[in-house]
Amino acid sequence: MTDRTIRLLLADDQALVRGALATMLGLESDIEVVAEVGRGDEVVAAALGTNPDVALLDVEMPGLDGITAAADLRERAPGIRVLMVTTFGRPGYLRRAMKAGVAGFVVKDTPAKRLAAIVRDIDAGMRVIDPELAAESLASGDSPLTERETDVLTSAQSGGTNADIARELHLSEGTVRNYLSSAIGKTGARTRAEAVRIAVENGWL
Amino acid sequence: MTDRTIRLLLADDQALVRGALATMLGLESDIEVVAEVGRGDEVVAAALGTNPDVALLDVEMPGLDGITAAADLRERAPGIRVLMVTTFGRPGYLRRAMKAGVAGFVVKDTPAKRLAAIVRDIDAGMRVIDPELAAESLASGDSPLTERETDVLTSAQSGGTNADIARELHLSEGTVRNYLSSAIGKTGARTRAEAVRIAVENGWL
DNA sequence: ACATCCGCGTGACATCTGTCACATCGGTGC
DNA sequence: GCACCGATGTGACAGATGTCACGCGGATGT
Repeated sequence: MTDRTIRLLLADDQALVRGALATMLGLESDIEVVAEVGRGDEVVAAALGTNPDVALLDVEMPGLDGITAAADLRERAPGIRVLMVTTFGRPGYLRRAMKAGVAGFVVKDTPAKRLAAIVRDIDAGMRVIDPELAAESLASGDSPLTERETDVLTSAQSGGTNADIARELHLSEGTVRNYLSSAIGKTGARTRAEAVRIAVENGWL
Repeated sequence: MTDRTIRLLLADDQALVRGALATMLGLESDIEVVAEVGRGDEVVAAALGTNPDVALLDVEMPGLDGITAAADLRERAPGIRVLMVTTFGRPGYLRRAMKAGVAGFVVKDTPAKRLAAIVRDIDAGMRVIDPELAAESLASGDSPLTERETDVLTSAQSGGTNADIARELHLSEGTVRNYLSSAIGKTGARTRAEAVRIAVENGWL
């Protein structure tokens, strides 16, 4: 602990943000950015190749979302401690990230000055969870939707008709109507579009 | 141009990103970050108070969007050159930003290393436009929607019924149906939800 | 064993949505 | 002045959507 360097892996799809974070954290004498990736599906390979202590992962990434990447990391390289960073403070994200075994979860509203300290805390074995989001997550509870309801809502996001959704999921149109109806009921919405919005805002999709 | 310092104003709602950008750009010997704000409606006041040469504005901000802030800036402090930076490369954003008189427009996928050079170019009087986005913008053309159609689609985003939209905009339900129908036609969509998605993706809302 | 839940389906019904034709009124362009 | 367009409205109609009741089979829990 005295003067070991923390090896850090950075994953964020926005090159500008990734580079700026790398530069900023690289200024800290006890942090070394050993890998930078822009896609979720590059995280595991980069981690295995560079052996970081901490992985800072964005949730929204092409290829593979950060939460799934975190779960993969836990399996393939369990020693690496994961800090999730996200633009959107959605309760469901936090919940799923915790299930994936992450050590920390903060939103991008966090003051930049504090990030290095958080990385150190994570490295030291602490858990760092955004308190506001934690409260929201407790309040909103887990997703009430079944797997199929989730599938149907996800497919409904693009704005297609029941027939489109049925085709995409290989279901009958009536079944799609039933799942949508129950999803609308569970979300307290009045239309499918509202149900989709609510589910997205809660991070259930 | 020999060794003048470029005074820079930074506006981005995500504190982490804003701080990281400030740190990174502040490392450049010829750039000085003189103001940092997290809301669009704080841009003009900060600019008037700190007299920057270049303003780096995010499009998505609470209070006031970056494009409108840029237009305000043009009016109140026409000497300041504006560089828009955005997460979402939407053709309509670029188009509207150009109308607002910005000097540059880049997406957050831009390599971080290049940002300082872009800021210098902007300060030197050049225009810097993301070429890919420029092509898309030319291809997709201006919004085909009338003002009212835009209003109705915007209101439809939240997933309410025709009655909800009618109430919100003080229109009859039939009129809402007519506008939606024509918006659906113009966007080439088959449902209102699809029309909303297409309009959002093009930056028409 | 029995209840419960989920996945999947059908059929019926009321309501909502999307389209079309048509009408009025106020601008704008030529 | 006249044509055109956008904002607004009405009425009618076909098709989509949302709800409900009900069915079946499989998994899970007590």
